[in-house]
Amino acid sequence: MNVQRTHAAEPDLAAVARLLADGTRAGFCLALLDGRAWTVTELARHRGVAVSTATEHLNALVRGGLLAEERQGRHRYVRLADSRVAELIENLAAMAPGRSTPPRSLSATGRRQALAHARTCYDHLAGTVGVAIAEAMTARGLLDWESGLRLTGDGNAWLGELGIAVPADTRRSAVRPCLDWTERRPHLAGAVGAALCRHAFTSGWITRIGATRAVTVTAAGRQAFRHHLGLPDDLLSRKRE
Amino acid sequence: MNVQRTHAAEPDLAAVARLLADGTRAGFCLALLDGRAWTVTELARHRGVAVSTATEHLNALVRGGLLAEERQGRHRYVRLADSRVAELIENLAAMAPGRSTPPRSLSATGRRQALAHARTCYDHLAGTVGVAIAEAMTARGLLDWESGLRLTGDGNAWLGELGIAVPADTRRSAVRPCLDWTERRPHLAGAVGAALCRHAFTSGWITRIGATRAVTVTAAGRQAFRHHLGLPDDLLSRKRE
DNA sequence: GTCATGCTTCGGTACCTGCCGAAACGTCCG
DNA sequence: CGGACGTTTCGGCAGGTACCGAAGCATGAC
Repeated sequence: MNVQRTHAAEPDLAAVARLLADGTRAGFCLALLDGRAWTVTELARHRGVAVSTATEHLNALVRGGLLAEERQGRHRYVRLADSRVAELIENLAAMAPGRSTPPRSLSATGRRQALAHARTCYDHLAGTVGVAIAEAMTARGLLDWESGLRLTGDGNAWLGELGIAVPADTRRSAVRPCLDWTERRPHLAGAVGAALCRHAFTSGWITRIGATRAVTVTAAGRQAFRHHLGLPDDLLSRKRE
Repeated sequence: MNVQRTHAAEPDLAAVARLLADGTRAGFCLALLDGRAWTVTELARHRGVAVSTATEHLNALVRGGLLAEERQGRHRYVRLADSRVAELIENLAAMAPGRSTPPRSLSATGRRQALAHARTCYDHLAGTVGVAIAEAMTARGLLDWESGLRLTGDGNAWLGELGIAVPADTRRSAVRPCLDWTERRPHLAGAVGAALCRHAFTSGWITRIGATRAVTVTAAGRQAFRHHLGLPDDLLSRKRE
């Protein structure tokens, strides 16, 4: 009873969309774009809703296949199910109208600036820095945008020099453009984008700002990005105006 | 008043998703995936809702930027706004769970089979035939799936031999995989996929079945696909079991 | 054991939205 | 002009759902 009347041969598009059609659930997914696992309570506080409400939303998202969960003791960790879901959310966000309301509080402004400068996007780098990296790699002939994005032979060699191993995943494409919703220009996603981001963390080139998705480029990072990609220092350090 | 409370720096994902979260609106979009412009009344009948209801849904979709409209006299034609919207809908559909209910009526079965065999998907070819074309092109070295889909030099030459001109659109990638929701394997989208489909129509290789998205491969088409791609005849003509 | 913590379940309320039919508004045609 | 047709607007109804607080249930700490 009460089964949604659907045309036989068509996929149930609406069922998936309905999961993201609520502001709170969408906010959860955007938060989870940082690629980490969050607890129910963390997400509830993040959006300012009761924990019970968050539980119900997360149930729906897990049941719908968008989120994966992991239970540890009395904690329930949720994360995006896979990179396909992350891509879907990115695409949807890119389709949304620009900033809806200008930020009100000063702290919100600062938070916004930090995110716009450099942040993680699911498992790779985004923001001004992320876009700059992608463009520098293109300028140096490591990436080729001719008829679809592709890693060149030089690009492969470059990864090897840096000691970055890219796991061979047949399901996931090596390089993929991801539209930045602050820069409106693409940055580098895909297996290579993820490996590069992981390498930057483990090498101490970047560090997270608190528990947010925003990251800072360290002194070591500035040197590395200058040396390996020719990126200027002032672009990598956050401007204060 | 009643403005959705949204976090300052985040795009309004939910607003876009909400447009597709309704079965009727989603059905409209799936119908519009054939790339043609439909009238309000046609869409209303297609989904079995009152015309007034369809009007309201279409208003929302146009206001949200998913659909574009064109007024001609007392008719209002709507179509998908651009290929980015088509891609988004395809991705969402690919995420949806498989067939929900088995087809009931015989005519529905026939319609489903015809669609599964060969159909247009926005502006390119899908279904068994669409997938076969993509795979044959890969086998012949016209497409390269290594680290993202790419058109090879041979592929470019092949298009030239056929007299297919691909409009240079910097915003749209030349070749793009599009996951087929009947075959569960990718077929060829992007500017090349569209140009190839257009060429197939104008050369009389394929024709539409009535006013649906389903297409038939003509005798001329069978010969062309055999000659240019080595596709066997029996794969191109619809099986009747 | 007892207590704190994280999560879930369960009513109940308020709101939103999809739907329709009727009436009004255009445009085209005879 | 008048009638047909495609579309839009407007109440009003019905169903769905996001939200909360309170109570219950685990797990881990003491």
